[in-house]
Amino acid sequence: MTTTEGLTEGLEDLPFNVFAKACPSRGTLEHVTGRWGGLALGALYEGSLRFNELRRRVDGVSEKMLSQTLHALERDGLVHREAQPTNPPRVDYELTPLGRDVAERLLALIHFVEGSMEQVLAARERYDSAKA
Amino acid sequence: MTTTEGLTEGLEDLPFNVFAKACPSRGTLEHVTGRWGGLALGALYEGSLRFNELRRRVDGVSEKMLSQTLHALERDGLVHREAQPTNPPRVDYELTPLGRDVAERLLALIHFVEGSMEQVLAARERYDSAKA
DNA sequence: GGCTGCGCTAACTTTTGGTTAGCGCAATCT
DNA sequence: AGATTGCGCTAACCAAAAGTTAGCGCAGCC
Repeated sequence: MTTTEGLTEGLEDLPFNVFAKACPSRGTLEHVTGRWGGLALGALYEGSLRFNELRRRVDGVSEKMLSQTLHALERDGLVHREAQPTNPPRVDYELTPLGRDVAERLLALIHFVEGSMEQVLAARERYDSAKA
Repeated sequence: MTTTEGLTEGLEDLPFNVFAKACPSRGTLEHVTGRWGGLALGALYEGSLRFNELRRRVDGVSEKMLSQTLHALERDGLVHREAQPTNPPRVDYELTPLGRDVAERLLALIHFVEGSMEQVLAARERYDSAKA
C-alpha cells in the first residue's frame, strides 16, 4: 500500500490479508473481536451510551479496559466520541456508519454462538468425559 | 440448562447472554474471536489441514498457541481432530458442521474488516494528526 | 456538609501469551 | 552411511497484556 512492503506474497490481488503477520487489518480485527471490543460494539449497536452506562452494560469490564478499548475503536473510526466539558463530564459514545456495519456482522456471530451454546456445552461434556 | 444456575438475572427469556460476566457463551466467543481462534477457523474453512500446514497458513502463530487454540476449539465442538499414531505423527484438523457455521459468520466479519481497511487507516491518520 | 457519581489516568499485580528447547523416529539429502 | 530436516506436540521460562486499586476535582443529592 504505502511504499515498501512485501507482506502479501502470493496474494497480490488482495490488498489486505489478515493471515499475514504484519498486515494492519489484523490489528483492527483484534480491536473488533477482542475481549471487550466486541461487547462494546454490540452494546452500542442499540444506541448511543455514556461511558458508565456502557460499563454497566458490559458486565465485568474495568474502567481502564473500557476506556482503552473505546479509544482504539475511535481511532479506527468505528466509534464516535462526543465529550462535553461540563462538570461532571458527560461523554457519549456512538457507532459510526462503518462501526454499524462491523457491529452487524459481529452480532450475527455473537447471536449464533449464543444460540449454539447447548451444542457447545454438550460437546464439552463429551470431550471431558472421553479424556478423563 | 443443566440444573443449578442463577446467571441470567433479568434476562430470563434468553438462555445465554454474552453480556453477563459469568455466562459460558462469553468463553466460547473468546475462543472463536481470540487472536488465533478466528484465524484458525478461517483457514480451516477452505478444507482440512495438518497441524504444520495450518501453522504456515496462520502467519506468526507459535506451536504452543496453535495447539492450545485447537484444543479449545475441539473441546467446544467446532473442530474435529484426527490423529494417526504413525511416525512421524499425522494430525488432521477439520471443521465440524457447527464450526463451519461459526466460521462463515466469522469470515463475513473478517472480509468486511479487510475491505474497510482503507477507511480505517484514513480514520487513524485523522485521529493521530488531530491529537498531535 | 458529607457522600456519591462522573470519566478518566497512573502505579502496581496477576494472568496470559510468546519464545526456546527438546522429544523419538522416518524420510531425505550428501 | 551419516547427517539433517520435519512431524506434533509439551515443559520451562520470560515478556506483554489485562485486571486492580487509588485518586482526580467538582456538582448535585441527602
